[in-house]
Amino acid sequence: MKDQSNTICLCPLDGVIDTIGKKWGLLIVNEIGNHGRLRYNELMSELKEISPSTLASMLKDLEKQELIEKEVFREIPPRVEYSLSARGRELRTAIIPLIKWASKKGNYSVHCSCSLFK
Amino acid sequence: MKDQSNTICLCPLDGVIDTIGKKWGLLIVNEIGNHGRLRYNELMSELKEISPSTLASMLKDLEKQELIEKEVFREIPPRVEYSLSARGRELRTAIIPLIKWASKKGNYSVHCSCSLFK
DNA sequence: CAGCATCCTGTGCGATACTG
DNA sequence: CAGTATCGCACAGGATGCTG
Repeated sequence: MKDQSNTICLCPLDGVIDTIGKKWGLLIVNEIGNHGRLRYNELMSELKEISPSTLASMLKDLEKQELIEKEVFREIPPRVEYSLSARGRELRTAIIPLIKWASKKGNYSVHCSCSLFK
Repeated sequence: MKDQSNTICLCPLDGVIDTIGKKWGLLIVNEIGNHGRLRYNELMSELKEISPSTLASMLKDLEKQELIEKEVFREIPPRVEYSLSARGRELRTAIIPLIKWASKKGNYSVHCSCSLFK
């Protein structure tokens, strides 16, 4: 027990912060996690207000970060399904403390009915 | 045990995400937390590469979010000290899982010697 | 010392139209 | 269906100089 718990280093976040800190980063990861497996247009519907170009570039980012996995079915019409990688699933659980912390500020259970607030 | 742990809602992050998702948000909160109490120019030195205008606006943001507290000593030359609020301290612990998760990707202990990697 | 005022640049992100 | 191409805006954030 030397200096531990006094000092926290954020350098591990380098790189990932550029992805998960973006407006849609965590939203997409979480949405895929909630459904297990989602197609492009399903994401477009779930994440209302996102533009196709934004979604496409985010999906590329997340795939490069190895947070999601992309499976292409060579069919007509084409089908592409996205799912979380093991690492993506870990991320999803790693942010739960953060969400719980955030939910303590306002009373979000009022307009949010997810299981965290029961 | 109904739908819990299947669905995660990110809406609590609304608002805070705009602050902590910014490039310097968590960095500043964490730096103040590491030192307990810091002055403006001390932050300028610790956070190398940050510009005065950016730091100033971030500090205002964080103060408005009630994550940090500002204490002004009416002296000459003026002295201003920043410290974490209770909520800010909670945030700092809430992101530890996230950092641990991130540190599993690359081997950051190589160029980072903080206590998390011992 | 602790900022604020100003200018400037990069880019995240949206809107729309088009393609394999 | 699953994207790409193009345009455009808003804003984060850097650089510099000035002030109480």
